[in-house]
Amino acid sequence: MAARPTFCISTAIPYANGRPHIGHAYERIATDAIARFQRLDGRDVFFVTGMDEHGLKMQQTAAREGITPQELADRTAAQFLEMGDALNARANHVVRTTEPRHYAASQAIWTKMQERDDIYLANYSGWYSVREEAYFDENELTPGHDGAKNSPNGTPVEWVEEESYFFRLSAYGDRLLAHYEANADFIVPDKYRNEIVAFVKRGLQDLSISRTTFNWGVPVPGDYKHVMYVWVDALTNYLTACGYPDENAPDWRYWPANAHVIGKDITRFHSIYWPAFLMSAGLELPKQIVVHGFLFNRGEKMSKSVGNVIDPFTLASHYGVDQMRYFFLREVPFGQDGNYSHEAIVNRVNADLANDLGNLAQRSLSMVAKNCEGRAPIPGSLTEADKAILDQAWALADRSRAAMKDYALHHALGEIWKVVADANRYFASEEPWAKGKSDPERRGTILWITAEVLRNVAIMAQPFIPTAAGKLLDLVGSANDARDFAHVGAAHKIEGGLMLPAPAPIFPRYVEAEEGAPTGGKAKS
RNA sequence: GGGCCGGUAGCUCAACGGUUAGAGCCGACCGCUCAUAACGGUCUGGUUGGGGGUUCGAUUCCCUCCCGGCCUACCA
Repeated sequence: MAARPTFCISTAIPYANGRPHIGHAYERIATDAIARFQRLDGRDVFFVTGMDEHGLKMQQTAAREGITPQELADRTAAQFLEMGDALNARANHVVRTTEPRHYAASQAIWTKMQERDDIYLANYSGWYSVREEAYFDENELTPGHDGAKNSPNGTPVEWVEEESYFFRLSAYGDRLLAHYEANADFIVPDKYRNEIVAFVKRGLQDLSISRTTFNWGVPVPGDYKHVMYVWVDALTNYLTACGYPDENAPDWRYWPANAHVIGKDITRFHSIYWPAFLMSAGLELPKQIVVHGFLFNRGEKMSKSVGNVIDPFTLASHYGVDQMRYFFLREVPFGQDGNYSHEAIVNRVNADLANDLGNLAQRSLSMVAKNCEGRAPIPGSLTEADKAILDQAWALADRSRAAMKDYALHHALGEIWKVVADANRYFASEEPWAKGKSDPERRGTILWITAEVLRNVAIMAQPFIPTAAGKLLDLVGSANDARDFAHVGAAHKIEGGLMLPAPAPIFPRYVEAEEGAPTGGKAKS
């Protein structure tokens, strides 16, 4: 069996402390779309996600709820699994950091780094705010009552000393900079690369990577009073997924990952710590860190106090899964922050999906059903206009690839919908409905061309709106094994005479309901 | 405070320093009737956040201020 090129892609692993929110959903949808795109483009795709289930906060939250940390982790993991299904964005592989195999992987990379003499034991000390659970630099502190010191946010701090293992991050600055230099697209988009380069150039401090103050974590090999502190544990999930430390594992061929898709807040951990750990352990680095922005509800960061927290499950069921996927991937330029609101979703979904694409399919295919005995017409000779729209549709694979190369998902969708818009113009100006008596053959040609354009559009839309695109492919008679990007183009055009199923609407129009607006907008009655 | 990024039409975004700053959506009008009241066409809409500067010419480069976001060593 000829080996297809592999493509390994991951989401960040959500902290198992809380329910899935819109940000998790967005990241999962985007990553799923990229994974599907690559799969349809012929790659052997490994789509990894996971759960970060360790740490003090897990212990605290569990204690507050009267359950064990493991029970909390199980509950949250089930919710995220459900989210994957609800978004039609299920990963191939889920790594939970409480799994024994993940302990093995984390301890293995730790040991490798230790053998490299990059880990040492020392005292971690500093000004610690119990309330904020964070350390602060001396020069950040502000004076408090009675000569005490406060954090920049005004909470009291105390001097704490704790034995901790450290990673020699300070030794990796030059090598990291050299890597960024040699791999210009290691961090995309560029603005995040700039940020990271500037940060590294200022000099790196060694990193505290263990704790003795709690025990809900991966034990440090050979010193079990320490547990690993966040990042060694969490980042290593990507290796665990590929079978590490067993480099003969079947999935090890997927490493190094092609893309770690992450939110902009954790860029540093993925583009500084993680490569440094991997260099230290003698492992290959991921090809790219792909950074996306944040989502805002009506311009406001979602927060419990503002009361604009939207449950992704609600969004998906209210607007539809494909509709939700389409909105976020089209409306938000990938890599930038984005906004969502009830009105924006309804506008976008009705205009692009129901009206432009859905209605084009419906009007053209129902003409085929009524006038052509339900068979794909046999095209006659082609006019310049015919050729122009066909060429556009057939070029979609290349154009989309170009956009996706830079993870510009919104541009890929823009290219596809540009063809949809032109197809509507084509259809309107050719007036097939007026040709019934005068020139039925010409009518057939127009309808065939429209169907063929729809076929290509649907193939390319699959990564983004998989269910609806699949339905559309059904309607244009596309065989199940003829739906990958290799089938975009003239070589696989619809055969004249092919029996087509009865057309049915693909996208319902969103009609305002009384209760409407789960995103906090006002429903019009 | 420091670092990075953003601010362009009501909304979401474009615009190697170079004609009159563009596109989609929304809105108004016209056309069409195959279609999910959908589609097509025309039009309205701008002190490019403010103020300085460089230049023959600035949305673009520089300075400064204002606003917003992320990071500043555990929330996408």
